[in-house]
Amino acid sequence: MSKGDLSREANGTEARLSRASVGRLSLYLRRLEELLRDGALKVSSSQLGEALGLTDAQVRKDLAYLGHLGQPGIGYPTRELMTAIRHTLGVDREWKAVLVGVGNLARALLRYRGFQQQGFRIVALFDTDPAKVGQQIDGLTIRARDDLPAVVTAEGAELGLLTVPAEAAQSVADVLAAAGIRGILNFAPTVVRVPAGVSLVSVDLTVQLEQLAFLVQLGGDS
Amino acid sequence: MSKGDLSREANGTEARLSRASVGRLSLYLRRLEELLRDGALKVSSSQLGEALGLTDAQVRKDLAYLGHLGQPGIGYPTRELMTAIRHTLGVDREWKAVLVGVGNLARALLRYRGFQQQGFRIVALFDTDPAKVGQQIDGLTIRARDDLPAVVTAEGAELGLLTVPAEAAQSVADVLAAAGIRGILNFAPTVVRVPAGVSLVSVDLTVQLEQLAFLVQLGGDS
DNA sequence: GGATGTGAACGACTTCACAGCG
DNA sequence: CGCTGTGAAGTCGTTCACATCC
Repeated sequence: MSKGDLSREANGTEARLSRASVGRLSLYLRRLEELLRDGALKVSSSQLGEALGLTDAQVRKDLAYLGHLGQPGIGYPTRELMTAIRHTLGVDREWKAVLVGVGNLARALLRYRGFQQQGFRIVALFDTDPAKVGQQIDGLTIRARDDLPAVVTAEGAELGLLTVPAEAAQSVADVLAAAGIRGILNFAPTVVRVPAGVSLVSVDLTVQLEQLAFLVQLGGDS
Repeated sequence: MSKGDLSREANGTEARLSRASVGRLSLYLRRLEELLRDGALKVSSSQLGEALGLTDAQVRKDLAYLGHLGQPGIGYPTRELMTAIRHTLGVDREWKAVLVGVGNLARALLRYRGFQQQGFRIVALFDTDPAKVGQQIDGLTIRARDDLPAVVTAEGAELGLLTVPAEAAQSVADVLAAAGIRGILNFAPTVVRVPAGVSLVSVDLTVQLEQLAFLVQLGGDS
């Protein structure tokens, strides 16, 4: 399997989703929720693309991956499309996550409603600071990091949210991987490596802010 | 100028930096800081790429944009390379930013040391909640959103950090743009549009988390 | 007519491979 | 000899354009 593409099945039908396409599926899903709220039972590729700044062709290419849901001359059935996207993204079920490193960012993630709404549930908090261990936040007790493997197993958590300082990120990632975690969302401003079989998505605020500085300096339109 | 590339100058020498390249420059810079701390006065493209999971060719292509800094047979001079990257990214000066929407995420950003270190300084806070207006955080008073245009002008702020709920994001972005802000870092989980002349970078946590769910569901290596 | 699905053209980004310089 | 800089090749993603179907 080559680097940037993600094949769907082992069978013959070649079907791929680039990282960028997956990101757009999330955006489509969100937009569809709005459109459905407005009573739109059918939706066209141009309607969907419009608000997101995408061409209709782009939208159709992305949605083609889901199968033949579109009806020529009509558009896509809103509900079915949402179901298909949810299934493809894997958000038609609950995901349990543990959160390591309880600072302000962690609190922000804990209180962020969007996560629960999409089926993500934080089931445990960890920190190394003895002053924090034992404290309660939103009904969860902060635990010592040594308890991590046992808790991950007991709770059946599959995802890890990494909000520790950069220096600690790699070692915590290693612990999470060893504990059987299958995906890590890393917020530490450092490159983290994970073993095969574990997925990684990084949100690097420093990089994003520098990106913005560059664009502004360029005098950019976007 | 086509969509995904950003030309350096109007003159003949074709020189471009994709968004991805700019992101990698940030990573190089960070890695170089480490290497310099370890006493490395020269650095090779393979050394730099190794820790970041990039090929040496990729690194050289990115660095070629900065000019001919590399010395065949030797590598790149660490300090000069850092200076050049900082200059290109626009982080060799101070950027003043205002922060709109004072929740937990805002607090996390305020306390994040990496920002100050890279020359980003938050000079004002805004919120609509009357209970919050007037409060002090880290020496800054939370102001009413109506004061935004005047404060942006008075302080000479160029960047806006947008940590408001999704429903409010677009209208606040409009206000920021009208106030003369030149770049917006948006954290609200919604697509925001900005006028030409204003740059936008978005950090959409929902999208990132769904990306992770997708990758894990795929049973992915990365 | 209106909108989809998709090969083909196009464009952007990455990797290869090697000439050339220190 | 090692490492850079860079054309050329290769790969990936987006846009175009149109046959197809409701």
